[in-house]
Amino acid sequence: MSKASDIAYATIREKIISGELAPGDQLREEALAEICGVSRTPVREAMRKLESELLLRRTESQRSYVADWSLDDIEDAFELRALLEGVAARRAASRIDASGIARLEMVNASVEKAILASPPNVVAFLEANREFHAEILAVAGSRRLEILLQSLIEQPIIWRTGHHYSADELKRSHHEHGELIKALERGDAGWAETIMAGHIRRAFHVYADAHQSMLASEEAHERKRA
Amino acid sequence: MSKASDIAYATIREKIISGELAPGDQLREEALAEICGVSRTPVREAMRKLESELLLRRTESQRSYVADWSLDDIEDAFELRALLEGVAARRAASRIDASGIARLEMVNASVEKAILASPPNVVAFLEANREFHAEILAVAGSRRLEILLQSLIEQPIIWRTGHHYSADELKRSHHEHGELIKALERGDAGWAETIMAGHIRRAFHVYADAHQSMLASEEAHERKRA
DNA sequence: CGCTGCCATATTGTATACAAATTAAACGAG
DNA sequence: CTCGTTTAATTTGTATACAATATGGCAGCG
Repeated sequence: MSKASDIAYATIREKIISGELAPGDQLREEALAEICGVSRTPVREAMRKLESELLLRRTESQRSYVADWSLDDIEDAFELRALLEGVAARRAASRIDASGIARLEMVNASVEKAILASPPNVVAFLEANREFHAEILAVAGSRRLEILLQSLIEQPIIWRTGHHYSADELKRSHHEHGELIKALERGDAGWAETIMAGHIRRAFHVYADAHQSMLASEEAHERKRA
Repeated sequence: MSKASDIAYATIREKIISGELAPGDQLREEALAEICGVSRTPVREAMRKLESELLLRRTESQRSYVADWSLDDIEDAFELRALLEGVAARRAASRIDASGIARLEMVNASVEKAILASPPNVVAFLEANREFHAEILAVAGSRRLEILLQSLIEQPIIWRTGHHYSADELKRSHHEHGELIKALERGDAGWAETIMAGHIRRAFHVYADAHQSMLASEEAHERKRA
């Protein structure tokens, strides 16, 4: 992971997610190369990957810009994610063994720990949450499913707004994880799929609410300036 | 499309699909560059793309080999494709307009034409079939869905065995397309989704049967040699 | 004025040279 | 003869130079 192209990928991605590179900004290979401290070659490679994840878009003349996602785009991504993670959960139900259950319970304990801290450790929560979903995906045992989901999970804007989670919402997530473990333990594929899909959909609505209030506050800001 | 990296991509892909590059074969950048008549740079780019489509795999030491798909892998791909193309059909049902319907009917007429030729023009059928599915995907209007499906459709091994379709199976495909158009015309999303998912699943079983008999004949061959 | 075509500049695409890493081979000790 | 170590080879990764292409401005003309 210390290879130049990985550095480039991580660096650019980070700057997009953090907002340092704002939606619509043009990304020039040479400038990014300078920023990342590597040459254009690995930067190009990283950009191709980011493009495939829709974090940046290229015009017909091959120039690249930071993607600006509409709420519709984001809903789209969440819907597909709900669908595919649901499939992952379904598959996991018939494949998981005792050690898998144990790992999930351990990870979910980390989730709880992050929540119960005061103030709640949102960063740790997000990380443990990611791990939980990754574990289920691994148990599902479909390389292809993993690849498809890779471009859907860990979305930029979602992470930026991760801190909008309320204490109740965090607790609810933890609880749903627990339900999911129960479903998997019993090998109830349908139940597992339902819970997972709902879990993701709920996450979307939490995001959408935060998004709306963000837009509202932005608008207020505009009005103030006018 | 005359860019070197596109040439490299098309050339390598073609050789994998045709079987000229057999599963397990190592792919060295320099050798491929020679074959494609371009330098290593665009070849590398093409290889990254092919890797993301699982047409080739890379070892932990970054060496690349032509992927060898098991029947399970293929079933996996078909299942995901059925799921996602089902979603595409569902979305299309509420978005399609008269001109979209007209286009689909035109394309499906091409499908019929290819089938009714004697002998049936399987290549033309596959092309028209591809176009039919692409049109629905376009109408579905989800860039993300398009990207996800891109890596699932037009799979190598499927195309190689495309000629195993019987006349009846070709007719059945055409008929299902017709049903799908009806469902879309009425805006019945559930029906459209069901038909599409079944359509893809049926295609898998056609493939699986061909695959089995292929294995059987290979085995017979082995026995003969022994 | 506004449009069109050309030129200067900026940006991406490709080739190649060199560096790093991995594999395969040669060699020697036990 | 086998195992382990070192060395040479092959192969991939990165940097850079150069080529091709697109953009933006400017001049000349309507």
